[in-house]
Amino acid sequence: MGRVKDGEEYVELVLGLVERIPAGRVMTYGDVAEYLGAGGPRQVGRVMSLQGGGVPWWRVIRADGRMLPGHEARARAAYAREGTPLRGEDRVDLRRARWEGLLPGDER
DNA sequence: GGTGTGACGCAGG
DNA sequence: CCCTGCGCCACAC
Repeated sequence: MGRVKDGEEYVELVLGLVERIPAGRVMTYGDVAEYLGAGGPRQVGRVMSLQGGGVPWWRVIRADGRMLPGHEARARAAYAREGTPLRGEDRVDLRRARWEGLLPGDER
């Protein structure tokens, strides 16, 4: 009962949120877990690696802004297409692209 | 039940 | 920029 979202439910939670991240913005694994109030960065990363293929996975990155090793070409193309602010070649400018989720104030 | 692993995060050196 | 250690937690063996 009192469990905290088991497998399937958690996956739906994560994917559902990732789908809502606006184009041109990103969230870190930790942000997703924190916003969901369940699981942690590693759980989010696990879900993304296993079931993230159907959602804009490039909008979920590590806290250092680094894009996914091995998927840089895809990610870079998506960022260019969405106008995501980058910093250097393989990093997203979190200062500007980080999305905190739907907050009681506004985004940005 | 112990051990290893990982699309993590952060502090240190 | 690199690497190491530690905390974290679900999962495979």
